[in-house]
Amino acid sequence: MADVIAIARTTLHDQVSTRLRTMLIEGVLAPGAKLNERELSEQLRVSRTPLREAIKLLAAEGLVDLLPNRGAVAVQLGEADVMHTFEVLASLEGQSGELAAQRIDAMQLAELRALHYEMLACFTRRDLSGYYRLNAQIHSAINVAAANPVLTRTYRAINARVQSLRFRTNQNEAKWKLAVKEHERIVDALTAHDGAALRQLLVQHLKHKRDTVLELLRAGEIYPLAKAAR
Amino acid sequence: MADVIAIARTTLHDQVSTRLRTMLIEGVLAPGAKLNERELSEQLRVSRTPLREAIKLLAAEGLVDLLPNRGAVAVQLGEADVMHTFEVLASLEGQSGELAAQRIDAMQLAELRALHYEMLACFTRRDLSGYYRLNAQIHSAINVAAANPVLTRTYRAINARVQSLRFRTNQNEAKWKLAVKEHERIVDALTAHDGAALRQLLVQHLKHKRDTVLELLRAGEIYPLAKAAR
DNA sequence: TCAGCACATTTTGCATGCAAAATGCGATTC
DNA sequence: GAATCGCATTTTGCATGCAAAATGTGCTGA
Repeated sequence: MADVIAIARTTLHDQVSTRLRTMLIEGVLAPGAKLNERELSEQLRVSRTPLREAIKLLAAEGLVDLLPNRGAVAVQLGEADVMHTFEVLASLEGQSGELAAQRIDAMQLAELRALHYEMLACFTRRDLSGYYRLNAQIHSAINVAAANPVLTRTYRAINARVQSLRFRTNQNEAKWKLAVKEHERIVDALTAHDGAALRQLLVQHLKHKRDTVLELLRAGEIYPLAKAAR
Repeated sequence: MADVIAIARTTLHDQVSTRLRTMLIEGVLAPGAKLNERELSEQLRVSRTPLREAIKLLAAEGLVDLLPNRGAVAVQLGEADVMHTFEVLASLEGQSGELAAQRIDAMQLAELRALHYEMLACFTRRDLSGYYRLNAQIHSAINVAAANPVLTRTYRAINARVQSLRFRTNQNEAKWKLAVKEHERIVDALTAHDGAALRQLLVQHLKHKRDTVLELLRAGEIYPLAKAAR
């Protein structure tokens, strides 16, 4: 009765939204940029209908702003937006950690440790892109261990909004070291199944990330212009 | 430069999504029901294009499931889904309360007190619908006091998913009394600007609501059939 | 009687067309 | 020379049309 393998049959607007999402996160569509329907539909080789449906989806996720009769614009977060977003992220990630500490099983924990060591390897080699990849995997693994799909989905959606900013932050050595040390403690807390501690650690971890992003934002290294009409 | 009053010019797909959302929440579109495009477009007097755009929006909010080539279906939450959703809601509302306790000002507090008394009036009169309305207003006011639009938006979106269930729960007298008592404490915590206490209270408050919903769900009073293929 | 299959109908998904709003541009006026 | 108005172009929003997938139905055969 249960479908053995869900056939990877996908709709066009779904592909388009995925594609657009990565374009937004990677900054191909820069914050503040207008999403011209005709241009994008030609570029992605689809008609405007599925494109528009995809844009509506991204609007619901908060990745683009919809201006009535004037189309969609890639969101450009101001300082306040960043603060607010990280506040929510911290709450969600804290919850995720607390649940994960309670619910993680031995195998998941082992896998997480393995990822952690791989990350240490990247750190030792100063392989930043590998580090980022593993970092994301670890946080994703924690989310999975929390065993709450609604939480995971929500976190992913909110996280996407600041991902485009994080994407541009190049850690300095001191911050990087601190982050690694924090990860160390995170793994310890998970091992001890200490939910409260893990929550605290993750919240702190995110606070640091937030500060990094804010610094760059204030330094104008992310957007040329500080703010857009909202 | 700043637009004095944003003209209430609205797009069709926006109106449609709002309309559909209330239909879903109020159960006019029952959980598990198929959303027939032709039928709905005729009913709402719009063409299928804005309707489909609206449906995509609701899908992103998690109010409907999208089945490729088979249209959209109003979500039908199982026990696990309800648990997961309330877990996230509790986290968000807790955060909201903690922030609100820190950030609420005298005027907002006064207004909240007023709403609370109005709610007591409804309780005394056993005016359930008025009670619900004020209850929602109070929780909304807390959200506003938290002064984090991202949090508010996220909470609203997640809350909508279980709203259709709550809509059907008729409190029994004992539960109702308990809820009123909890509200009393909530107002106290806000007055004392005690964030930790408020967080705890709101989380507890939601746990009770969750249990109420789960009871009804288990009793089969919400859906005739317990589960649908997901 | 019931399973299985072919065919008709319905329904979704996408493309295109058309009207209204927005934007850009140049001419005109002061 | 600068600002403003009017017109042409572009762009968005919505409706409609068409093809493919899904669904329903009746028929055939055991």
